[in-house]
Amino acid sequence: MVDNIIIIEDQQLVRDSLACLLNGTQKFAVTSAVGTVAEAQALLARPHDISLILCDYNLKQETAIKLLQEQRFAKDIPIVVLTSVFNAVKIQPCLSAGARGFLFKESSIEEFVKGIETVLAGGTYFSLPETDSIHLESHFASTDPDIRLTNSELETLRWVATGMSNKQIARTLGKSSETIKTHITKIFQKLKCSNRTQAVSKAVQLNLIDQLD
Amino acid sequence: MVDNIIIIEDQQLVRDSLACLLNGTQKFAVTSAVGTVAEAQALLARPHDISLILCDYNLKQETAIKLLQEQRFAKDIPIVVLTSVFNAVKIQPCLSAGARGFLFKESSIEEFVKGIETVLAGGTYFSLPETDSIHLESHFASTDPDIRLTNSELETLRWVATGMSNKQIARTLGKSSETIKTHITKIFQKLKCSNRTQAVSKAVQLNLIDQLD
DNA sequence: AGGGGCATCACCCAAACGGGTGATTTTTTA
DNA sequence: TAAAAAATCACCCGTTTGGGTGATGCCCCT
Repeated sequence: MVDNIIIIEDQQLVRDSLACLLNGTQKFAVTSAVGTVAEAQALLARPHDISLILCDYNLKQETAIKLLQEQRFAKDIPIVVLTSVFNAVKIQPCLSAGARGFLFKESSIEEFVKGIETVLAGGTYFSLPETDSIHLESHFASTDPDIRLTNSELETLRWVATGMSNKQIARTLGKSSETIKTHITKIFQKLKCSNRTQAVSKAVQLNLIDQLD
Repeated sequence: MVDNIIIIEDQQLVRDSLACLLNGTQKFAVTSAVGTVAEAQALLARPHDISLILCDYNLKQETAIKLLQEQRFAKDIPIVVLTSVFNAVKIQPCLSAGARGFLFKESSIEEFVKGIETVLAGGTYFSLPETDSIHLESHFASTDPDIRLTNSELETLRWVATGMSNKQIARTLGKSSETIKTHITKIFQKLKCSNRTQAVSKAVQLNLIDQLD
């Protein structure tokens, strides 16, 4: 009997491809592949025999952290987070939230399978690029655990990312430009930076705002 | 006899998964899956019977456009470009460079297979999200065909993206901050924008600078 | 030889930005 | 319900930006 896995990944093609790959190994069975955390939770709410959840870090409007936080208090199905690029800023919150594994899309099939097998066997698996592993501790040290922007701040930040001036943002949101300034000042403090370019850059990294498109 | 396809995609896991998926259809055979344009060209340089090239738009240090430009003057193997998100700014140059198809990672397997089959049959296939297809022409209209930044401009832009001020950039590059200003003004003109946040955003979209990490 | 693009720097000036301090009201949370 | 956090706006002030104009030297290409 093979273990059942579900995949959460927003890009359909990648999602189905990964399912194909995993099913092809004969070691696991991907029973479902969905695009959002909500869909996954709907599946988990019903009776099932899922042994592991493979979740992409960057989902459309959310991150794997959402799943981790909500799942932590439910059944203890191990969650493995999949991400495109190595980024300590992203990893740290996943660790705190209880991720059992961390895998990269850059990795080989062998490592991928090995990671999943290890977690299924009750262990943890964090694949790390060799080049960075040495400096990992310092990476984590410089990482702030949880950056919580309020709704207003997030809304403001999204407009800042479009390149609008405070005055323009104020007009579109129907608020005083002094209010916008206050929000931005707060954002700088939380993101530990001192100008809008840095703020947008950090926000993209942290997945606080959508892609720049 | 099925058609041979090669895949160019920088993320190994995605690359191999796609190969698995395509091979599973029984309609095509993925003979090779590589991570860089150079590797692909090495393959094409030797005798082969490749009928189609599937190339991810965003490669590590390059884009599919590089392949298109160099391949245009070689054998006429059709090239299908694969991209994560719909972005007219990215599509247009691919079209000019002779891409025979455009597919999205958001699409379904059915559309994916259909696209490849169409191109193999000698046609062209450009999958477009319905929502945007209406406004597509205006999208293209607002797109400038080739943005050529000089080395100094590109160098400056990369530093601007880090959030440094003109004075700081000037110091690190050993130049007057007036020179930096001149470069930035030129960048704004070429990128059709009027502040550094927009410039960085556009540059990331156009793949003029690396990811913000 | 001359024109064009590139890189470099300078000056002016208005607008925008970022930091500091402080205040009021509403909402959330303990 | 009382305290804390969030949202709103205001004023001051020095720094930075972005636009305009102009100048010099360099190198490439015709």
